[in-house]
Amino acid sequence: MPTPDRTSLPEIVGAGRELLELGGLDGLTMQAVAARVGVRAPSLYKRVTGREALIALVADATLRDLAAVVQRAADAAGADPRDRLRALARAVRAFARDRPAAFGLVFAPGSELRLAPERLEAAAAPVLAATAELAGADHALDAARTFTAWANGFIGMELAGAFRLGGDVDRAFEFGVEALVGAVAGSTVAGSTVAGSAGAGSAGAGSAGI
Amino acid sequence: MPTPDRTSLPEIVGAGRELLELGGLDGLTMQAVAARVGVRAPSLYKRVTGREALIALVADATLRDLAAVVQRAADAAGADPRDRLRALARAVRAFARDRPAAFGLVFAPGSELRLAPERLEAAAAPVLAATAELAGADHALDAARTFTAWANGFIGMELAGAFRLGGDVDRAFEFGVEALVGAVAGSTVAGSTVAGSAGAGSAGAGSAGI
DNA sequence: ACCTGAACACCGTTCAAGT
DNA sequence: ACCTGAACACCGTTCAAGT
Repeated sequence: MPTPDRTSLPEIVGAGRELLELGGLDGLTMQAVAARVGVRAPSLYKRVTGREALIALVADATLRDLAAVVQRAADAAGADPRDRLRALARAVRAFARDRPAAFGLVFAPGSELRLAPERLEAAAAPVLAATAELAGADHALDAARTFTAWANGFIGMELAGAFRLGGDVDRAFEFGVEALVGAVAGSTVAGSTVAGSAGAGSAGAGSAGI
Repeated sequence: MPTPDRTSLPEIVGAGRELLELGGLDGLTMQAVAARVGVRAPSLYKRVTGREALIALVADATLRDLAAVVQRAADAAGADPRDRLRALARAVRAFARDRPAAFGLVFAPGSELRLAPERLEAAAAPVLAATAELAGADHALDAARTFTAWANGFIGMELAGAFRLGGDVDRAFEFGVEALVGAVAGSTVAGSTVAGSAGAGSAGAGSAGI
């Protein structure tokens, strides 16, 4: 009769997520994960290819949560696409504040993570739906990229403590929300008339995207 | 008669910058730096406190270069603040493409870097000057933060290969530039009338900021 | 004064040996 | 089948010893 397994993949990923928030990526060591799940480091390799794969699983779980949060926020915001965009931006910001290290991992500029395309699409879908309504199908993708770039950029800078010139950061965020909502709604955009071609995609590695 | 020094701090920082672009932060090891400057790893500690300090020096040098690039782009763009913003965004994007790893380091969401305030101000000054003209003193800081967040976010996502839904990324960039220039110019911003107070600043650690 | 080899405390990862 | 200790190849960093 075989003894019951002493740990599991979900437990390992969970330990990784906790350690990530506690001590950053440096704190996410195989030994620390192993200790947290009550096992020795070599045993982890029964369920995970290695540290990089574990980090990818942590990122995937984070992105899955983010997609759910974002979907819920959009649903709760009602029919007005402007309100949905505002709600999306605020929901992502709250998510990032709640799990800063995980957010930083998923949206890190240099990471070589291969996030699952279906997760990316799930996270991006609500923004795209809103911008399609506001900017029209031709500009939906450009508008979604503009809005997402601003939101991710703002939140990333805020997490990094990059707003150091004083002023009210909450006010700057709301200013940005309104500026982007207005801009994406097209009233000030000197829109080109190029059709929004959805090509093959460059399929590069990278962080959460659209 | 003492023998001449076999290396120097600038040489070490230069080696660090090269290694960063060649192999990312993981490739920036003390041993690799030492080998590149023709010395053994322990000797580096004569000129640098440790690896983290070296990384901070690399980031500082990068930010210094970026500030110079940005200043030059603004100067060359002429008197129209809209043109200056367009030129700034494109200059930062070109800089990031030229040195992606260094850009990622300086603008990483989670980094614990303590960039020098004077470098940050130098890098931010041209944007602030342009937004002050476009949005007025009351909204200059909010507008600069909005524009910078979008630019950093877009470039970071592009570097990470995060635009995977097809379409033309260059077109998305230009769409974003025009959207932000228009938004920052205030035509669509439902501006609050709160005065732009430049308070003490939260003085947190973090990446390049404004 | 600068440089070095040796050493220490960590990593990630592999693997033969245990149960 | 899962787990482990021991080992290996790396790290960053310290320090006594060399010149």
